[in-house]
Amino acid sequence: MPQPDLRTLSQDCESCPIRHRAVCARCETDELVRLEQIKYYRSYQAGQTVIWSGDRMDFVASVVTGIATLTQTMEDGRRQMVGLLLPSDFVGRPGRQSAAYDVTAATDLVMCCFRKKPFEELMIQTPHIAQRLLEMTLDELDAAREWMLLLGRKTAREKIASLLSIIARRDASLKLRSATGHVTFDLPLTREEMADYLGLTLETVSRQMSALKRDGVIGLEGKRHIMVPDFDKLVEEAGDDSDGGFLV
Amino acid sequence: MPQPDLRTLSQDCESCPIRHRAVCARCETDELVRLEQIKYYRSYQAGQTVIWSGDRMDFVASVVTGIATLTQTMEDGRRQMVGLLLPSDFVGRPGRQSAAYDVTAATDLVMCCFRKKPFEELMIQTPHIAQRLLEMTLDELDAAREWMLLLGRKTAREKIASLLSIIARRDASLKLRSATGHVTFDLPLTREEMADYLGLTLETVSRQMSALKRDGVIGLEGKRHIMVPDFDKLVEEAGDDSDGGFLV
DNA sequence: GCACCGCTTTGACGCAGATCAACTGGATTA
DNA sequence: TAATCCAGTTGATCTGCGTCAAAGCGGTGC
Repeated sequence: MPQPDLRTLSQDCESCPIRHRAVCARCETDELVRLEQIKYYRSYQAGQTVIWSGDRMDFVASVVTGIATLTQTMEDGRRQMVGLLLPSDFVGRPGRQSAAYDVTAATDLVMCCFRKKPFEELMIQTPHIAQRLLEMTLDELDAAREWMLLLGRKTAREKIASLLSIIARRDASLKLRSATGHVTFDLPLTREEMADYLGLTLETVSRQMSALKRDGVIGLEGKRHIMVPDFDKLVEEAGDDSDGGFLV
Repeated sequence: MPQPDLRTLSQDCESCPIRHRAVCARCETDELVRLEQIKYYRSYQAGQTVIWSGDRMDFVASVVTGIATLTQTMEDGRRQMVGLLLPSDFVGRPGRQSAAYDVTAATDLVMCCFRKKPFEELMIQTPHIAQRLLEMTLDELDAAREWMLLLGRKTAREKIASLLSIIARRDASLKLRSATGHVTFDLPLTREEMADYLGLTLETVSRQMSALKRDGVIGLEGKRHIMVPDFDKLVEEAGDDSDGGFLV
């Protein structure tokens, strides 16, 4: 299994794919220079654990490419995913010494890391970073609350449709398209990971995927490639208010 | 039903009960003066709606006394509470024009409001406010994620025990005690509100309360007054990692 | 005093999703 | 070519919680 090749990634912030969405989005050129001095890249392969809950964590980071998951585990093994980290998302909390969740690479992953201490100092000096981090944290809080509605009140079918439409939207936004009409994308998660995200078992996920396929809401090619003939239909199945998705 | 009496509340920030926990916690005296110029108090009685989701919201606010709830509602009426706002908690989002959730007074409520525009300007000038807001938002995000685990993976009994232990802890912290051994407190929520918070029906809430009472985990005096003979036992029923509650 | 109202409790029953278990199909290894 | 493995599918059965319905209980007004 190939390591994501760091050499193909520019080390230069100006040409970074997440330059305008990540925690550095609002930085001026001179501020970027200072960030550049304390940053380093790390790559992980799919399935690898980035950090365990409770472990000492002396860096914070942005996801550059790939997808990571945040999960909580109970003593008896019940697991709940509490976050899905996409390119430009931020990992870690300034002012906290140890990780609160398990962080795992769902796909091959490249992260742009900052040692925590210098990052915290820089944050005090450059309000642009703190401002952007506040904005991103508020967005995550909104997303978490939307997820609470899903976990507490939606049916298994609605949960699956919700997850698929979120992934489809994000995928479209990465490709600079809008999610309407006919849409196709690859699932970055296994059935078990989907179950962990949705508060279901993997069997129920599988059954509901089959049901959505049988009903013509989605098509499956292999296990991971999804075709959606009518995106609005999928959104309707998700049971969301029709406004949903104003958050990119 | 009496309106909370604003006249008994000092208008003076220095003697405010939430001075050292709210969004203003880190402000210096001169910064407080500026906040004081743009603040005003509003009170609501129990059951009253503070704002509806989607409504234009031209203020942000801190809860001074009482408890408010944040809820989301689906078109068909399914409801999920996504936040419980306690004294010092912050309502509203700088940079957003309309409310994302319904905000309701669960008890009589007093809020310290700031018109949004001046508050946003002040936030740019005083990093102390933005810093504190970031810290509070990160705490809320952690709480939301803990709630995701509860909603996705806990049994009805564990959900009830979790909610009771959270309320007991908070109540103890307001009274400047620690939650250990024998503990008593009042429930600020109806059975239906508890159900909305826990992703259950009110009947299930009622049944599980009765079961916990039957098993001697809690005692009930009237409908709202809870006695917990052994707090550790309650926490055990909640199914949390034993470390739980490091967040005050 | 009684009727009414909102909140709560309790019971009977049904169902969505969990659990347990067998099987499939593609990829990897020998 | 078979052996193994792992993710996924499907089936049979079980159960925790939801749904529907009735009744209790404390407070308020007449």
